[in-house]
Amino acid sequence: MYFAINSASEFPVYQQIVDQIKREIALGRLSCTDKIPTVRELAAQLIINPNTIAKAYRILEQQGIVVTRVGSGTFVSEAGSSLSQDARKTLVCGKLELAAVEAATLRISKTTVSEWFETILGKFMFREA
Amino acid sequence: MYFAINSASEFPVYQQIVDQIKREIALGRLSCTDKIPTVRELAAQLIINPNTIAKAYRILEQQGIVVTRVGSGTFVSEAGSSLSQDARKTLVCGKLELAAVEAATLRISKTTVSEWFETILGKFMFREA
Amino acid sequence: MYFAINSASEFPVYQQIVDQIKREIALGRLSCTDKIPTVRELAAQLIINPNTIAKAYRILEQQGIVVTRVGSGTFVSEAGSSLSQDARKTLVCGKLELAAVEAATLRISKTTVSEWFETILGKFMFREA
Amino acid sequence: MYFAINSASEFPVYQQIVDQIKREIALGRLSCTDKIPTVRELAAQLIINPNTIAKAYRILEQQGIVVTRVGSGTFVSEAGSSLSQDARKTLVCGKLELAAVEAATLRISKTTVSEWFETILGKFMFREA
DNA sequence: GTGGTCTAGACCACC
DNA sequence: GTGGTCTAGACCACA
Repeated sequence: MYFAINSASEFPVYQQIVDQIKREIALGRLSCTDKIPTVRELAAQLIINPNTIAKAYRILEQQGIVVTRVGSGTFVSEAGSSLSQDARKTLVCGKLELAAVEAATLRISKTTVSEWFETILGKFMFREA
Repeated sequence: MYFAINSASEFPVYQQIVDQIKREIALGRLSCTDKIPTVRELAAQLIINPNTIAKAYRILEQQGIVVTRVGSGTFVSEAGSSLSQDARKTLVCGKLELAAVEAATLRISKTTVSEWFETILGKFMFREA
Repeated sequence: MYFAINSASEFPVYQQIVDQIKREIALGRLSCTDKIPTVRELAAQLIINPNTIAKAYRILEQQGIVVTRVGSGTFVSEAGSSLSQDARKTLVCGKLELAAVEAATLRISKTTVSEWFETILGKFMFREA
Repeated sequence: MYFAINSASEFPVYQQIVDQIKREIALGRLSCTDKIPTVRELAAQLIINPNTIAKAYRILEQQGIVVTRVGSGTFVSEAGSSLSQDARKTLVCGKLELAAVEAATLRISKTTVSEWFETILGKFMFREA
């Protein structure tokens, strides 16, 4: 796994790690029960404070995306999210709305945005719960 | 116009104001050359420091979304963004990807996300540059 | 780096800071990835409120001239502007026109202005995008 | 004379009027001893508060660019600026520097800026003092 | 220790 | 009356 951390980004480093691990999973490059790097390994690789990595893993664990087994490491969780269908829709639609508003504000045509989104969806693996 | 500010949100107050004004415009509830509330009006209504409102308006102005005329107020701009086509695509696709990853992580089917997005797009007014 | 702030100037303090940092970069005295003084350092040195320095840095960041990394400081950016070619030409030609009108008004000969400008251009480092 | 006032500009209205009258003179569209519109006329034409026009004329008079003869109106002055050669150079070179720094910052090549400036200079009438 | 957010309040420029 | 500038100071997020 190669992560690209942009310390100049508007997003904090721990958030970028969370997003990129989620992305690896969505892309199918990380599967259920796969082991993800230890905090120390990733910290060494990215030349980042281990506390920052630990914070990212803690968030992923709270969201049910990974599980940590003391003594053996951190693994991609098999279980789906524990959130209700409504809560999920709110989360996803909130982000979709922000993207749509951004596109409308930048005067991009509806068909163009729609095409861009289909292309992006094609890159990820979607499996129903 | 009624804005809902959530001071416990993960997003700062000024960002919420920026997003909600962009949304009003994208929804067509605010049109070109319409006047938006004065800094002091909105500050009084939301019980927020005027500087915070002013910061939101400044950001909107820098993005070319509103224009301010000292002495008369702040108005929705007619002009489009001055960003290059590439910069726009990067901005929008970044947000679309985050939404797509979120959906995949939450195990929502591709067709469902796609439908949600089409519904959302239908709510907004898109006009090409 | 020594900045000269003139609080009696027609230009606001934060603008003077923005202009002087741009100038340092254009002169080649600040290079890509160089660290510029921290907000608190510069505030202490110039005896100015830190918020005023922060405002200047925020503007520089919005123009893509510096990047800030919370926790480590503010650095000169490597990336170029994201403005369209037209927007750039409008910005620069607007300033050139004002200078030309000023020269004509003050009855300075065209060749003199031209020579002055060439001398000034010689002081700065120009690198195409 | 037709002035284009942009009330959304970063420059105040009175400044725009000052600049545009200087520009008309530099373009040769207003000559020495020509009468410029009365405050009331211009205020009516631009739909602007007469005080704003009066402020612009006051500034032009202070700079020796127009003279007001009570009872007959305001006229383009024949006399040149009363400023010393050094003061003039400082004024003009300050503006040229700002334009050069802007160009360098926007990564425009030196030859391009130089060409733009020559084109602009060609539009104006320069007469030595 | 870095910058970011928000508040409170004074003063100013513009119209 | 409009927004803009600047100050002073508290508190927070990030690394």
